[in-house]
Amino acid sequence: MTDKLTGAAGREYVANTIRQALRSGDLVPGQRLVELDLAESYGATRGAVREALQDLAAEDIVEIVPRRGARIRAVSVEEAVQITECRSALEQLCARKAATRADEEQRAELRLIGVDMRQAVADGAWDTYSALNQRLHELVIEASGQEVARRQLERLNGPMVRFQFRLALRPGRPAQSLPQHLAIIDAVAGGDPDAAARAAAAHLDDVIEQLKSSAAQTAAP
Amino acid sequence: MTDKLTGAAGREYVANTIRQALRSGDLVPGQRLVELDLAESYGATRGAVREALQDLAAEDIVEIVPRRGARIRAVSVEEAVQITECRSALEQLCARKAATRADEEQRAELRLIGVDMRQAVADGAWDTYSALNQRLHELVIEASGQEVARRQLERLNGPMVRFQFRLALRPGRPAQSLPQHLAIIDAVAGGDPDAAARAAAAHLDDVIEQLKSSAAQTAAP
DNA sequence: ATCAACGAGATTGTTGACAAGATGTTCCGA
DNA sequence: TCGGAACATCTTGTCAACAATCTCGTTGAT
Repeated sequence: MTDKLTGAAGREYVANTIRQALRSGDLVPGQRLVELDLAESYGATRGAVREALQDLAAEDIVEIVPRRGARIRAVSVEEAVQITECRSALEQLCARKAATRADEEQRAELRLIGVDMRQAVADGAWDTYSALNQRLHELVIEASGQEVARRQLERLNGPMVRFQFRLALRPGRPAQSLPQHLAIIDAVAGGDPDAAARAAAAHLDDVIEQLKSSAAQTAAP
Repeated sequence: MTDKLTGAAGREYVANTIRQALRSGDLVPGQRLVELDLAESYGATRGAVREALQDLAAEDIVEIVPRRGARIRAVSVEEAVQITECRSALEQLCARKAATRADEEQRAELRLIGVDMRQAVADGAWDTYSALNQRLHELVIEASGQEVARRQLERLNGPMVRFQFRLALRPGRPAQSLPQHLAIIDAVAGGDPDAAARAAAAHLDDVIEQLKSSAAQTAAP
């Protein structure tokens, strides 16, 4: 039997495990997170769990109400729209800077992602497409050199996993987003800052539309 | 003698007091924050202080290195520029939305702030001008209804207080920023979203210029 | 004079037990 | 049957002491 995880190590481990569980759907919004339960199932001390929950609360992933414990925070559609608007503002900034600052290696990887994305959509390889999508956004942010924006965007994504999940499942979604992603790639790799910002904005405006229509769909009886 | 502040109450009190001390210059970047010292001088328990420091670390105001304690984080000019770029992106979003969503009361207060600002600059009332400036930014964000952006902007401002301080002191600064502020007011109150975003961007681009030139000034021998 | 090893004191990290609040259950009276 | 008072249980919050680690000044050898 291994020792209990404690302090910094356990804190990070517990937080990561909960984030993971949220992505995989093992934890659903509203679910209670009892300190002792988590401590036992993850083999950590209660102290480590408490600290991990504080971290997750700072990321707006869980909600802690005094004397009543922590639960996974539910994100309303309205809030998801606002989060995506902020993402749009920050990703426009990153795309614009990336267009001028990216080095040749980064531009080459961007173009390669474009090629692979076309292929993935043609093949119906949704998992591959999703991974490429994520790498594309990462790479644009990385190439921009905007560390502050990178941290902000990471934070914004935390509570959104559930929505991204629902959206990616919609039929025909990859075919719709592919040209938008290609436009971002062309503009950034081609070194056109204004076009890059416009392409990023167009893409995220479309995500917002999807979110809103998913709200209407959910509300229907 | 009152009881020691404990838990949630003490935590918030200590965090606020440190934020305040930073604004007023009582704490300088790099300064160590020893838990027991803070506990005694603020009349709180060490536990409350620890939690407050965690909160401040989540806001990037202090830096905690394991086993070595917390210190006020220093913000480089480069990072200040990046922070301001993010502020620019988010405030453009808010200004744009505020231009269409502000109600009549809010537009009236905006116009009033414009009048008062002119007067403050004419009178050389720098404190008044600074307060109006802060209220202007608050009001635009409030009128936008963008709660997520509001929280992000709050976070971004935390580590910046020192720089704002240095900037506001530069001679002729209010006269320079006044027309920019008036342009924001006109566009938002007048209901022109694109002009509002442009005005906000122009204002923050100018702040970035000031930051960069202040770097050059500091570097000079 | 420089440097490494050492140790005392200072400071943070961790633990386990207890206090206190919230939640759920039972049981009594109307 | 319903309402609610009293009780039992679950869960989080707090504390004080202890353990682990770091800092810094001292000493002694080269």
